[in-house]
Amino acid sequence: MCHPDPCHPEPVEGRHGVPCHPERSDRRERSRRTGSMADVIDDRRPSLPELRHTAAHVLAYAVQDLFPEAKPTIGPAIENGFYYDFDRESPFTPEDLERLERRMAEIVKADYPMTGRVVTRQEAIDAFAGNPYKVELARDIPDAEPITLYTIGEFTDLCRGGHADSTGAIRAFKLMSVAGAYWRGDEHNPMLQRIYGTAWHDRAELDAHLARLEEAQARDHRKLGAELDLFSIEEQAGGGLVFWHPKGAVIRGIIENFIREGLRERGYQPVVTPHVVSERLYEISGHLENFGENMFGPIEVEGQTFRLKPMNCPGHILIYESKLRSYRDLPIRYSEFGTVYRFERSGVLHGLTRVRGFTQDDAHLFCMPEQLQHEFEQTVEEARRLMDAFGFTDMQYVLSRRAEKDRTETDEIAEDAIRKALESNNLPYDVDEGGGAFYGPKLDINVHDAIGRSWQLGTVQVDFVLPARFGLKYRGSDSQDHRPVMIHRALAGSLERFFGILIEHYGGAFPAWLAPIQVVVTAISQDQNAYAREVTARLEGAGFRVTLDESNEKLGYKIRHWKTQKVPYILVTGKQEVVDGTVNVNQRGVDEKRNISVESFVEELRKTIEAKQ
RNA sequence: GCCGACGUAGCUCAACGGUAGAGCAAUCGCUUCGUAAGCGAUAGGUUAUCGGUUCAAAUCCGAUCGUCGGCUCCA
Repeated sequence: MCHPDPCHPEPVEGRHGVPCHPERSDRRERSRRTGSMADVIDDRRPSLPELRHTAAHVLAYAVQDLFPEAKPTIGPAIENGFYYDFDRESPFTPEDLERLERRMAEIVKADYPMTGRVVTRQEAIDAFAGNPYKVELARDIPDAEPITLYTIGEFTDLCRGGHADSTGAIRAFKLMSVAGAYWRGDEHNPMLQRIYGTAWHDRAELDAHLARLEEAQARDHRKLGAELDLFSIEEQAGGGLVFWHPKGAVIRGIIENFIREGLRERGYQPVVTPHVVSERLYEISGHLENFGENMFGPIEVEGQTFRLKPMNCPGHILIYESKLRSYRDLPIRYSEFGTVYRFERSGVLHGLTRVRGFTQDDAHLFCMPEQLQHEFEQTVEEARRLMDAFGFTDMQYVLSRRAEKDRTETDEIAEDAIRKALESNNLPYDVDEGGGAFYGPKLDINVHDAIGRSWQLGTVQVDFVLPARFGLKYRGSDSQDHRPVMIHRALAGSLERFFGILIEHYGGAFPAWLAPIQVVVTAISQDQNAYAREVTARLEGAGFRVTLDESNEKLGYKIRHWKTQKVPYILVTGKQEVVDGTVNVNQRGVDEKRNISVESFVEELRKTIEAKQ
């Protein structure tokens, strides 16, 4: 892939703002005005965004009381909660949060009604004379929009609206954390002190939310990565650089083989390109200009300047243009597990999902425009095969179109191809207007994991720009030169990121076909060790990943140890099993134990693995 | 990069100006055990690094490195 977003997408869940709905706000006001029956029904409990937005006001009220010097700025509802940014010399401490929480509880208990009124721009500016942020906001409100002030108790805020009727509606809330945040998200602006909170209709919802956070924490791939000895990031080596330990590398190998198999079946040709190439290549491709700040710095050797490869496409293009291509050769599909290095600011590095070096399951297709649809269909099909195998059954497609003003004739061709590819496979999709890359439309593939979080994995992008920059061509049936279209595609995205998501999806309990250790064999006492060794040898002979535990521990200890390692099968061999020539199967997630012959077990596990379970 | 919190044994944590300690893991014994922690012993640390304050620093101060939570939500 050639552009930054496909490889490091943010989880779709997370920090998305929830817009306020002015039309649904101020029910009490309307109710008072009209006094009709309908308003009794309308007097339902507030929506979560309304509730949370109100909680943000309550927080600001509490801050005004306890820290009068702090200037409130903005405080919207967000997914799962709300935040409010304040301008204040010193940051809020955890103790401050506790005090604020207590004050907020009083404000909630007092059940202040939320009252709003429309004011003129000048009135608003005067009302917040000491607060340049609010003044700036008041100045920026478009003329067409009403300017409104909302009051609870002794606290009035400039606000568009969209609240609960009164503060008493907030039945369950909690302040979560403090963070620095730039005014309007721009690092050139002053840094504000942000307080994050969460708010819910009742205690049970809040508790459920906190439980979800705990569940997510228990699945955190950074924690599991260490506990299960899958990978590490080494301080001595530098941030954002991943060391795959043997157990992680087993899983990576399985992922790679799976992808490789699909690529081979669909006519991709594997290629391999260098990690360090002349900077000149990235001048031609435009990466230096457009992507330079995400590239590692120049490397000088014998007067020549080299760069670490941030993307694989220029390399694949060089292979394409290494000889004359005929229309009969197209489409040409080059694939590579291409390792790329990108500079990410230290503060944004995160486990396996945001790194500085990673390997993409990358491929570039060179084709004629009329071949686009077919190639898209193939790609989407392959993506489904991949997601399915790795347990992501809930997929979502997003077609990102270029903004209307930038759209060109070729974009229409490409979009049309993407739509037809999806529609002919009966795949529903969302459209993101204006979300396309600057060089063309793209299709993003998202999945939901086991606890409902959404992640963007694959992307397929159409590119008319790079072929032009490199002057790519093929000889058509008319003996004239024509320009091919390129498709960039990565389905898993980056293997590091994919692995991280996979760890969280399975909570580290990988199905047998992926598990680094599929079977542990252990005897009850040392007397049966010889038999356990024999069983181990037979399982290894069958091609399974087996570990023999001959340690001098009680069975309960060994079971506990391997259970915490989330091994799918523990085979216990005691006196009885030696006599019968069987093994006792302790299967992860299955309460009953069974005694079966070694042959039966081999057969069973073989089938399980073949079924990719 | 910026704001904040935090870096003590492999891991989880204690000691919060006065001799660095526990549990787990590891190693070695004893135990030979039937499905999530047997018993004992041993070893393990320039308290992230560098500098400062002090009679004395893991502890206070500063810098550096690293980790973690945030930093496109717009009244």
